[in-house]
Amino acid sequence: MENGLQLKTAEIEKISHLDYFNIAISVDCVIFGYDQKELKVLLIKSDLSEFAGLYSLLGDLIRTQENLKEASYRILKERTGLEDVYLEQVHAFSAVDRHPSGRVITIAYYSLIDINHHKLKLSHNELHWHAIGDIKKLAFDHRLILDTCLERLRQQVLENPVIFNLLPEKFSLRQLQELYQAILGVKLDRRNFRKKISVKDWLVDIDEMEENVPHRPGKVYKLKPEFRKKNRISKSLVINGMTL
Amino acid sequence: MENGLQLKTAEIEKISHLDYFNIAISVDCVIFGYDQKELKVLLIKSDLSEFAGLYSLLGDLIRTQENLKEASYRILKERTGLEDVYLEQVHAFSAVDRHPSGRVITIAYYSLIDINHHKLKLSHNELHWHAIGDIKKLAFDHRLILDTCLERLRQQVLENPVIFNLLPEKFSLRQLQELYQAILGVKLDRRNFRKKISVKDWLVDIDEMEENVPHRPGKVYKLKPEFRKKNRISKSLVINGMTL
DNA sequence: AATTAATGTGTTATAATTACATATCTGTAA
DNA sequence: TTACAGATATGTAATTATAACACATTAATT
Repeated sequence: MENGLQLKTAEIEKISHLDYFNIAISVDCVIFGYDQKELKVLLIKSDLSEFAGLYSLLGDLIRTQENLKEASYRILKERTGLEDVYLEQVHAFSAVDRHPSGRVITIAYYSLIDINHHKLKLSHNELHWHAIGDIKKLAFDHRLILDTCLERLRQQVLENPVIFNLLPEKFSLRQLQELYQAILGVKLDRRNFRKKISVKDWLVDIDEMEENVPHRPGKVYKLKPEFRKKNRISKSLVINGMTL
Repeated sequence: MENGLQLKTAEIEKISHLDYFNIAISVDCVIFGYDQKELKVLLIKSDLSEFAGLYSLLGDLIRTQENLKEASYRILKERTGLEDVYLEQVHAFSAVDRHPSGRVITIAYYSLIDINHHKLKLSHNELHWHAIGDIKKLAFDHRLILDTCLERLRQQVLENPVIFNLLPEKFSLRQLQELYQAILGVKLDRRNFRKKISVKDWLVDIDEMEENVPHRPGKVYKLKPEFRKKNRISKSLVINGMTL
């Protein structure tokens, strides 16, 4: 919400002048995308003087008539133009001094989007994709929030077919494997990986091949519709001692 | 917090008369205990007329100078006398109409305590332990909160040695197995269970036996100190298709 | 002394995981 | 057109983990 706060200084004033209910509530969105074999996060340049030069997550204060998820969707829509994205609540961050302008408790969500499909209106904002490996310091406690969300994402992709929200509708097994590798930070054996995915029975072979790749094209697949969006799967895979 | 709210009607009034920052924040604690081979939850009789006769979780509004975990500890201490308990944040609940007296977002924590070791001051409050199987309707959205926390607890005990917070310092393998069964709602094979626990290497054999049991006494064990409180374990066990 | 009820322990069959190599196909560059 | 580079596609064997299962032993109770 931190950037939202910036834009609404009047309200912050109001908060800090109340003697009891002076805690504001925000949501912050960790928006993950995948491009160039790297997991990326959408960040905005912080406009708080305290955090000059640093990037922060997208967030805003909660409004009276909306719940947290609605607020997250609103922020995604307003700031990026995105709709219908995968969104999951992760954790509430509440350190008393986490916001320089006053007491703000924030609830973190992570979101998974297909960078290339969703056309973001990145230009007018100070929005940029950052590879997770390149991110050092962030404004507020956003580095902690990011790390927490990333940890949750890693856990999630090992249990549920949420990863497909990061890929285009049609994708090759190589793309899928590279994405798992980017998220988990490990190398996977190609034959074992394919066996596991095939056991999962998540994919339909649509009898098409990759195009415009600088090598022999592989088959492309779609996710079976019943696994679109969120889903619970009974049993997890295990790869290299990790439950996948 | 809902009962806390009750006691602070003045502040509620204040909230609802504000036009913008009129969202209150509370924590609610799902306090799990284990007794008589049953997983139990500590509940308090709701004093809201809207929920007459129903029980609710223990909660209270957040104060300006405390974070969410501190608030949870404060509530546990104030309402039950408990200190040094295992506590874990689970989820924020934010439905606009979840509280009849106004807009309140609550963050749920679950707590694990050894019922017989911690002497609760249950008497003066309307506090009672309820077996999870016996709980039907609860005040507010507390049934949803309870279910969410129980789900998280089930997930947690399959991955980390948090379950020992529910047991006395010394316990037998039978007690441990019965506790897993109570939490997970499954029957486990004794020999396989013992093998898995022994592979985990969580326990020390303190060379003592059960006493005052109406049958052949079993050995009692302690948790190795390095696994006390929270802990991450590299690999999970799997029992009956469930990762244990 | 007999009975009851729980402890303590090991093997076998099945399933899952890991490590690993070769033939094939396509695009690109000579 | 040919050779080369780089990726696809595929299966087996060794190891490890899991699930199912039975019997002798111990202590308390009658």
